[in-house]
Amino acid sequence: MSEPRRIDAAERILDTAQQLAQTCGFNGFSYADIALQLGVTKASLHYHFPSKAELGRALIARYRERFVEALAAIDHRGGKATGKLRSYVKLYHEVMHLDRMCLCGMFAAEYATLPPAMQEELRRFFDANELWLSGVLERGRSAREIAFRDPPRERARVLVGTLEGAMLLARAYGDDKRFQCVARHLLAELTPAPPAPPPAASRTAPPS
Amino acid sequence: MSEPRRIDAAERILDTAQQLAQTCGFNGFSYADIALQLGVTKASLHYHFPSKAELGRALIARYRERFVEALAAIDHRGGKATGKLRSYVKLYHEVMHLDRMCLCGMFAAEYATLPPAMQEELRRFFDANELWLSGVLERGRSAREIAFRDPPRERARVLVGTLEGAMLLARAYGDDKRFQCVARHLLAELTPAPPAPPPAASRTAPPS
DNA sequence: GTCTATAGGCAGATAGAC
DNA sequence: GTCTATCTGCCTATAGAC
Repeated sequence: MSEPRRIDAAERILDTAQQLAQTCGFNGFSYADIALQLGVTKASLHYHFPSKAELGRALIARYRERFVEALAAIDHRGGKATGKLRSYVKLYHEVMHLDRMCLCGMFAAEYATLPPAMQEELRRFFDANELWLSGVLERGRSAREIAFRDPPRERARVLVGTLEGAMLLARAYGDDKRFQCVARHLLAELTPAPPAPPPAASRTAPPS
Repeated sequence: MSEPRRIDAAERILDTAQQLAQTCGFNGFSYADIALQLGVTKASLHYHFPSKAELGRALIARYRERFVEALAAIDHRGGKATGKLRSYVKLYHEVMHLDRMCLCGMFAAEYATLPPAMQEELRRFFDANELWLSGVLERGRSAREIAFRDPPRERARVLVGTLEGAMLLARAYGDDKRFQCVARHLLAELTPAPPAPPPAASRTAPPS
């Protein structure tokens, strides 16, 4: 009762700004756009977020926090590395299914024009992603659930980069399949032989 | 002599606009930025490109034409599919090495805010890329120079998406290695066993 | 073709009433 | 906290002299 988790004004502003940013980019929307969509004035937005730079920083911070929470939830559910990676890909797919780009992928494109505070926050997002993925990959390989040769950190970067790129193009073509096709390929790559057990691993056989 | 291929004003404008667009995005630069860099006035830019939409369209068109020419040059040099793919990746790497994003990858992020003429031109760029890659992949597989299971068209999309995404992140981190690491992985994937000739193609053997 | 000058609009941001 | 009113500056674009 005392904290009814009511959606306060700042949250509603962030919601609208995020949707606009994911669609149009940080340089592609204005306070006027948010105000119009919320039915308030530009001045009231400045009360909550004095500058657009501060609004942008808050956008990334919240996005990252929510993402990290989602990753913790995946861990909490347990299961194999393959399942976790599938869940990870699903996070991206859900975003894209709303005809949006990943907020941070979008901002990465505009990186050079962003205020320094936003640039730092942005890197924190990708760092968190890589860290989580590295862990899943490494433990999954140890448990023989997945297979790959390169260092987990590098492979994590391949995954993030590939998913962001796939979203970028899928959205431009308005075609979910372009994303799914890449995502499927990415997961299949890590599980060399799902039905038939041993393909033909002669000298690359892992130590028993 | 009659056509000394002098760099006319329109070309110089496009050069500057392209560099700005690849760094800041279409919504991230203005006529004033171009004018300042070239030492001319904004008004003179409008003589060559009446509207920014027309400038943007011309930017993509020229970028695509040059890219297609580069692909034709790769074909003309001949060689194996692996070499052609390496050359293709090199085209991306050269762009990134100038601390720029691929013009069309950048515009893909801003897709929703672009004038229709630019959206169409943009898709033509990616279509041309996919078409060329599909051909190289298909012929390379027939010649046993590379190996992959999915349809060539799909694999072409994986390549384009992955390279664009890798550029996006590498540029945000100002780190070439992030791109190279993904690129290396992408090529290695297509050549499963470089030293040992036949991996173990039993039932997936192509007709002789 | 390039210039000066300027139009008309929208951007982010602030002051002060309620 | 939200409003009206306003400021300043930059944006794309145009008119017309040279």
